[in-house]
Formats: sequence, structure tokens, C-alpha cells
Amino acid sequence: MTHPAETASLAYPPAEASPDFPRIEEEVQAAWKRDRIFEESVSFRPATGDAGTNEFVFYDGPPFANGLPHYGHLVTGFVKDLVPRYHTMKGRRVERRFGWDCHGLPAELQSEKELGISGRQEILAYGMERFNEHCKVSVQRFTHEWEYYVTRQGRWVDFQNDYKTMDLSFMESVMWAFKRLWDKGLIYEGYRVVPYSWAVQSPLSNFETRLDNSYRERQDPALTVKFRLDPRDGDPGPIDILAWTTTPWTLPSNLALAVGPEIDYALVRKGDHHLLLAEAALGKYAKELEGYEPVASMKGTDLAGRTYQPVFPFFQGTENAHKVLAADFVATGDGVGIVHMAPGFGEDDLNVCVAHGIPVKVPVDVAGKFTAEVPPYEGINVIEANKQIIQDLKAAGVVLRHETIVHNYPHCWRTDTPLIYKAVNSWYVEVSRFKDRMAELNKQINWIPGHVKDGLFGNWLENARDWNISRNRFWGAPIPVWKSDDARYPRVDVYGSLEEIERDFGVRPADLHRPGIDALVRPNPDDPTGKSMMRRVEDVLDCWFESGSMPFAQLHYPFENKEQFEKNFPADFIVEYVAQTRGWFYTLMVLSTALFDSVPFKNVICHGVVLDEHKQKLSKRLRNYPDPQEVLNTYGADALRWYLVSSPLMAGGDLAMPKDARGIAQALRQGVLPLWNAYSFFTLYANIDGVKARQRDSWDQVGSLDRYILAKTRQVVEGVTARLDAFDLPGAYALVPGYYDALNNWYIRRSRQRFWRDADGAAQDKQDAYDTLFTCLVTLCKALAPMLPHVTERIYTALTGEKSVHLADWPDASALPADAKLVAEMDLVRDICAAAMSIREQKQLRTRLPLRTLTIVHPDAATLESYSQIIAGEVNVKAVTLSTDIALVGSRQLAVNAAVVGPKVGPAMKSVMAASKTGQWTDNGDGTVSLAGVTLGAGEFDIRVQTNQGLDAARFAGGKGVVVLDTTVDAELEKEGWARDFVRAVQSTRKDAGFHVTDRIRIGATVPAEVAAALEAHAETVKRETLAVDLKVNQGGLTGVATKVDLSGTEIELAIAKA
RNA sequence: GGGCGCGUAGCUCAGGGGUUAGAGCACUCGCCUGAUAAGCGAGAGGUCGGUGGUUCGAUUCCACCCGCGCCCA
Repeated sequence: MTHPAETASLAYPPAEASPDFPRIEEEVQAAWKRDRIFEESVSFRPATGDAGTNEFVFYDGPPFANGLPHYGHLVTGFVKDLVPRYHTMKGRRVERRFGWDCHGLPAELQSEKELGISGRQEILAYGMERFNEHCKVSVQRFTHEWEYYVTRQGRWVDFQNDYKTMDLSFMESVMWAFKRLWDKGLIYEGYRVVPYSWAVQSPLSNFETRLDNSYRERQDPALTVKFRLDPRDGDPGPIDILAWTTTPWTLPSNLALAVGPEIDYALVRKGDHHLLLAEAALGKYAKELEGYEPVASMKGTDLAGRTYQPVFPFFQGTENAHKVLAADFVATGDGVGIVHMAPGFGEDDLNVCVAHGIPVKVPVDVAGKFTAEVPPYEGINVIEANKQIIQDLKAAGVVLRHETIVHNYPHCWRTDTPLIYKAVNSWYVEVSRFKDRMAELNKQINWIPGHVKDGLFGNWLENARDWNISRNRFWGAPIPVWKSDDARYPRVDVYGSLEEIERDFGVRPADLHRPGIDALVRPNPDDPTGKSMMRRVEDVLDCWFESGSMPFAQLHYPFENKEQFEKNFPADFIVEYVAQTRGWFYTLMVLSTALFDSVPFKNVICHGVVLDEHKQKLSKRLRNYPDPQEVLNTYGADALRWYLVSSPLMAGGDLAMPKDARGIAQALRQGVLPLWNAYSFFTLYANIDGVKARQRDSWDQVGSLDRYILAKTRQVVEGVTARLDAFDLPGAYALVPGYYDALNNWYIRRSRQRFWRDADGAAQDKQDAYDTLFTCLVTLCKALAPMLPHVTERIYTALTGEKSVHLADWPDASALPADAKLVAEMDLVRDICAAAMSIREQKQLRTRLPLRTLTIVHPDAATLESYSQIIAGEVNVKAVTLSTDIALVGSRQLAVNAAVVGPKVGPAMKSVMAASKTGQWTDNGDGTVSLAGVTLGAGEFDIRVQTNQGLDAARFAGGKGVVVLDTTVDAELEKEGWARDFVRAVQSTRKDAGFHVTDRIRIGATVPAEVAAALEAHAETVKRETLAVDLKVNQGGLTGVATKVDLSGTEIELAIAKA
């Protein structure tokens, strides 16, 4: 739009009228990189202040390194960027280190896939060292993709100074944490039944099984099996006791049966044969029990202690086994009220059996296959063995019923294979011992949304179980425990630093990974024979233990940065998706409570999950989401940030994102474009006028429009500040469109002429207009910088010539005028104009057609006097008349302010409301009214207008005021209307022809006679408005850019040419 | 079965003991313009999931029910 010749001397870099935001963003990002703006934004804020630390501490939740980022990461990333940018501008130092979660099953499984091997045995065959070496490389494969997305989304984070959980320093800190817990007696080793994945050959932690939706529907056999009780005196004959199970594969390991002590059991008989089951279950087995009759009834306690014959012989003769035991957990909901117990495969089973001195038998190997202890099934996967076991039992005649049930069953979150429950030797953190303390500390945390604190997270803490932190795997931090290999000389050594290892083993490991660490072996000092050795227990740590360790481990605490950590713990802020209440949020809480007796973070946002528009999970296979890269390249990162962060996600809800990205297009239109348009207007005219605007710091002399928009700016800054302080991010975004509207569609539109007015006599007013708009834009850019980091950067740097808006201080609202009265009045004026325009629309009177009078009736009409001109201009009337006399336009209606009056009068409210509706009230003339025996004073009622019929009127301010438009059109008004129509036609032709806004033109036109008369009457105005040096009407010979134009129903021919 | 969240316009969602329940999108109609058609405005569109209760008054609070989502048994 700008002539190239002018560019050199421009006051501001020209703003594209049709900006390509993705391109602008990339330019901005390139400048950030080139000028190291991020680094400077961190480093120029001091780390310490008057009151100790000046750091705003942010923890980056480490993502699994071996996966590609998706929308969920983008959401988290935007928040991880927005909040730190805000606090940086507020003057805090906000370090942001990227973290990589390198260890654990995801990494191992990826490597197995890449290497074409599967399971422990094959890994061992392949070689643990090579395997781990591969893992180490594999987990860094996607770092570049991550860096691309994170950078492209405009997220500032330090990749150079990142941390990896596989770094020696990180792992040493983790080792330290383990030792601290050990010293506090919070670590123990035990036999526990755990969810076990035979596919990955490892137990899972209890929260791993609950992360995301690991439960899915599964069909399983359910078997009702008969166990023959050993005969006892008084038995009416042979008795079979029933038991029900959905895991037939555990029957070979059956070691006991459990009954509920208070449950009623029925003995039923058919001929010589007796069955025993809960009375409550009789109905369910009606079919199988046909012909049986009840012969006796007894309590569970009566049965306890009886012995029976196992259905399989494998563990016959096991100490204390094969007895009926009483246990409280037995219920009659499912099955027969008698539970088959296999202590190797059930948590309750284990507890009860151990209590009764029954040893644990686990005839299943690490891969989920039966061992030689059960010869017929040896080598068969337990789930696959179900079939054969059922067949064998049927053949033995001990199956009463074989059915199939569909139930929710937990699956391995990595391989999607069903989990089994299995007793394994594991290492535990005794969370149950300090869970009350966690619940207490949790009260200090500000959760967003608030319900998570006592809901999802609070309940989770209340039911916290001991945490199984060992994994029988390879790629992870080693459990730093060495044990004697000879039980006769027991000894356990736990190490908490490289130095301690060096002291005992004589070497300081350069790498703590297996198998190198396993090679550290030394003679057991407690063994006088000198034969037994201290060997490391084989397990590695659950990688979640490392995620919970990141606050201190990323700093190599306590070996380095001791003071820095202690001064800056806990974090001020973290954010992740809501399921991390069971993951990272939880592990942070566990470790910080146990190690430091402190919360790990003060404020936390838990956002929801991005779904497709049918609320289905986003799936690469289904391609049910817009390609992120395409979105970034079409609409830009600012639009995407606006879309995602102002969504219900931030309230913990799900976001149903349409595949066509229309929400993102809308965010661009509503959130980004209006700001750009205001800026583009400013630079266009400032450059034409050669005006250099300056930041306003006084406003005593400026007009009401300027004061109004400055006061509005103050309000929006205050509002955004309050919401960002409260971590209410959508709330902050929500304030912006209303402000855009006031700026673009009121301030600029009503001030437009001031920007191109001739300088004579109005220079100050013009400068005021530029200064005001400049002040608004610069202030707004600062206040929106965290929310729209790119577009604000471009605009701010163009306007101010400074290096970066992100190096600026947060705008000071008090530097702008506070004028609530003016804002309220002007907003009322806008309301009045909207009402007046609605009359025009209704009467089909185009805005360009001037009208004589607008009458405004309102109790505070007097205060509107000074706005008459603004209203007249907006509504296009010659005169504005103000009145407080409602009788002019209608009658008075009483509107009781029920919220105030209700509580005051109580039950009398009913008659008060009735009286007000039927008009039975009296004005006492002193500002009070009476009705139904009650007198109402100021603030307790409003008077509203009931408009008379037949008027061209519209109500405003909730009915408190009325505007009446004189819709008579006389010849003079008609002519003026034609002239304005003509001006508009010329202007749009100019624009279509690509003329510059300052180009002088010549106009030729062929028009009907009545229009010609109008143009003649208003020739000077037309020429001035269109920058025409010449206007020839109906003189033929049209030259230049010619068009036919519809002029409010009359066709004319028009030609314009540059003068 | 339990916990948490949710049910408001065709869609996505705000709101909140008070008579006239809002926004954006979509729809219909219209409009300004020497910045912005990726613009501005108006209209239509709702027994606020259901049933009871508390209350002068319930969409809002309470109970129960129905439905959806997540988590857990």
C-alpha cells in the first residue's frame, strides 16, 4: 500500500494489510534466536531480591523421550510457556530447563521392537550391555522433532542446559534419595502380589495400572469348582464345597478356601450327594441345583478349619494348606460365597494365607508360563492354559458350571496384554506410613481446577498404598542395594553416593547403568570364611521414582547446588494433564513429603485431554485431528495458543476439537486479527502523516474518547493481571475481545477523522489521537505478550523500536486513568447508538441517509450532553435531543430490584411483586416509591419505560431509557444521502482500483437527474472526502477506471483516474 | 457398586437464589468504511436433564433419579 519511495523516511515499518501470521512468527522466532532474547529475559532478572529468592520456580515435567509430540504436549507446552513469560515480565527470574525422561519400560520396549527381540531371555541373549547401549541412543532419537515443535509453538525452554534422567549426576541424586528413604526406614523388601505384565516381564506399579484407561472389556471363563471336604463325624455323607473363580489357571496353585464368617451357607442334597454354598447364591445356581433339597444351614465360622482335597495334586501336603479359612473380605455378590485362595496370585489370598502359616507357591515364571512345579502345563502361558485346565477339571468331574463373563480387566499400558496378579519379591516405599502427612501438606497446594485437590488427588492420597519401586528390568537406575549371597552371613549395604561406592569397591563408576554396576562385587565383611560375596540386587528403579526426584536430581542435589535448591524448593508452578494426579504429581508429592516434609509445588494446573469432535481419543491411525504442522503453518502458533489455552481444557475438561480446525481459524479472527488491524491502521496513517507518537503519561487535556479508551485499557490490564495471578488463563483471554471491540469499533471508528484531518488548528487533537492509540497498542502488547507472544512481539518492536516485548516490565495499570464514571457513560452511549441503529435497520433507512433528530429519554440524560456529537456522528442525525421526561414517549413501569428487596421484606415479597406487575404503586416524589405497604428507596427499584405504540423507538440500558428516531426524510436529507452514497461508491472504486489512500483523483459520472442535483449541492464535500480535484457529472467522456455502481437502487456509471 | 466432573440455544461453552438466563460459532436479514469481508450489527433460536424438597421466589441450594465422561472397586 505504501509507495516504495516513501519507505525510507517512514515513521514506522509498514504493516501488511493481509498479514501472513505463520511467516511473521517464523521471523519473530528467528530474531529471538539471533538476539538470544530468551536467554536475556531470564538472565537480566536477578536471582535474588530483597526478600530472599527472586526466582519463580518452574518444573518441566519430563516427557518420555522416545515418542513424538502431539496436541496434548502442545497444550501443556503453551501453558509451560505462558505462565513463565508472565512472571518474567513481573520481574521474576524464571529458569526453564527441558527435561528428558530416558529410562523405563517405554524405552526398553521401543528398543526391543527396533532390535527385533522380545522379553528378558532374548535381551539377555542379545547382551544387556548392547541392549542398554541401544536404549541410550534410541531415547534421543526424537529430540530434534521435539525441539522443532517446542520452538515452533513459541515455547521458550532451555535445551542446552537440559537434564536427562540417565545422566550420571541425575542418577547419583536418585541414589541419594533412595538411601535417605532407607535411612528413614521407609524402604522395605517384600513378597507382594502385584499387577504383573508377562509381556514386558515386569511388575507394574499400582498407579501404572491406573494411568489412562488400562481397564478394558475382556471375556474370561468363570468356573464353579467342587472341592471334596475331608469327611468329619456328623456329616450326612460326602460333601463338595463350591468355589468360583475367573482365573482357572490359578486353581493348580490353590492352597486354601475362604468363607465369610458371618455369611449363611446352605447344605443341599440330591440322593447321596451334598453341596455347600452361600444361601444367597442358591438362586443363581437353580439350574445346576435342580433336584437338590436343602438339608442344613450354617455360618462361615462353622466351616472354618475343615480340610479338603485339592483338585490338583501338585501342592498336596503343603504345610497348613487346603483348609477352609474364615476371612472378612469374602462377599456373596459374585460367585458362591466361597473364595478359592492361591496366595501366589491374589493380594487377599496372600494376606490370609501368610496369616495362617501357609507358604507362598508361585509356579509361574517371569514370562507368565507355568514352571516344572506343575508338569502337565509346564511352559504354557497361564492365560492360554485356562482351556486345558478347564478340560482336565471337567474330565475329573469337579466342574459344576463353566460360563463366560465379560468384565473390565486391567491391561498392560505399553503392550495392551492382560495383566496377571502375581507374588514377586519387590522393593517398596512405605507410603502408607506418611500418607496422612501428604494429605495435610496437600492443603497448601493451589490446584487448578480446585476440585482436584480434595477430589481426584485428595482421594488418591487418602487411599495411597505402598509404592513398588523395583522393576525386574535392565534400562534404569540401579537399586543401590548390595546383599550377601549367603544367608548364613546376612548383610545389606545401601549406597547413597558415588563416593560411598568408591569407598567400598575401590572404583568410582563413570556410569551407574547395568551391567557395569552389577559387576561391582566384594567379599562380605561379615563373613569370617571370606567366601560369601556382596552382590547388587538385580532390580532397577521404577522410572517414576526418577520423575518424582527431578526437583533435586536435575540440580545434582545434594552434591552440588545445595543452596540453590534449598532456597528454591518447592516450585511455584507446574502443569500437566489431569491423569498425572496418579503419575508425576503423585511421585513428586511422595518424595518431597518423605525427603523434605514439604509440598513439591505451590500451584498446579491440571488440564484436560484433547479429543476429536466426537470425543474420541486422537488417533494417528484414524487421522481424526488436524495436522499440527499444517495448523501452525496456516493459522500460526498464537492462534493455536489462543484456541487451546482459552478452552475448557484449562478447567480440567476435555476439548472436542473439530478436524477442520475451525476453532483455530476463529481464534485467529477473534484473538489475533483485531489487534493487527488496529496496529495496521495506526502505522498506515502515522506514516502518511509522518507522525511519531509517544507514550501518554498525562490526560488532563484530552477529550472523552481518549480518556475512555485509556481507562478501558487500564481495566483490561487490571483484569488480565488479576486472572493471570490466579492462574485463570481462559479468564484472561476472555477479557480481550471486548477490549478489541471498544478499541476498533468505537475508539478508532469514532476518531477516524482525527487521524487524517488537516493540520491547521487541530494539530494537537491529531497528535492526541495518535498518542492515545499508540499508548493503547503498546500497553496492550505488553499485557498480551504471554498470551500472544509472536504478534505482540512484532507489533511492539515495530512501534517502539525496542528489542523485545518480553524484556519489558509488566504494564502498570495505575499509569493509566481510572475513570469508572466515564467508562460507564461511554458504554451507555454505545448502547444508545446500537438502539438507534436498530431502528434504522427496522425502518430500512441506511446509515448514510442523514436524519433530523434522535431523542434520548433517560433519567441521567443530562450527563449525556457532552456525548451528543459522538452520538450524532455515529447515528448520522443532525441533532440529538435529551430528555428525562418519560411521559414524552411512554409510561413508567416499576422494576423492583428483587435481589435487594427480597431479603428485606421476606414473605411480603409475593405481594410486592404482584403490585409492581399490575402497576399498583405510587411515586412519593422524594426518590422513594410505595407499594403493597412497603416503601422502597434508592437502589431498591428502577423505573423502566413502557414505550407508546406508533413511535419509532427502541429501549436501551435494560429498559431504563428509550431512543426515538425522527424517520421523516425530506428532499434536503435525501440529497445529502445521495451525495454520501456517491462518496462511498467512489471510495470503494478507489480501493478496488488499488489507489493509495493519499492519491488525488478526477471523477466522472453519469447519473440520473435527481442524483446530479444532489452531487451539485454537495460537490465540495464529495471532492474533499474523495480527494478529488475534479468532479464532472453527466458531461460524457468517462476516462480512467470505470464501473457501474448500484447507488441505493439507482444504477450509475462512474470513472476515476489519478490526477 | 463408590469417588470426581458434567448435563443451559442446532453446536461449543460462560453464568449463577430474584421477575427479561448470556457469549462465540452456525442460520436469516441488514450495514459502515480515505484500517479491518478472516469486518460490523440486528433477528430468530431455551419448559437451564427429570422428579421431589427448602424458599415469598429455584435454572442456581438440597435429595433422589436418568444420561455422559474420567477414575477406582
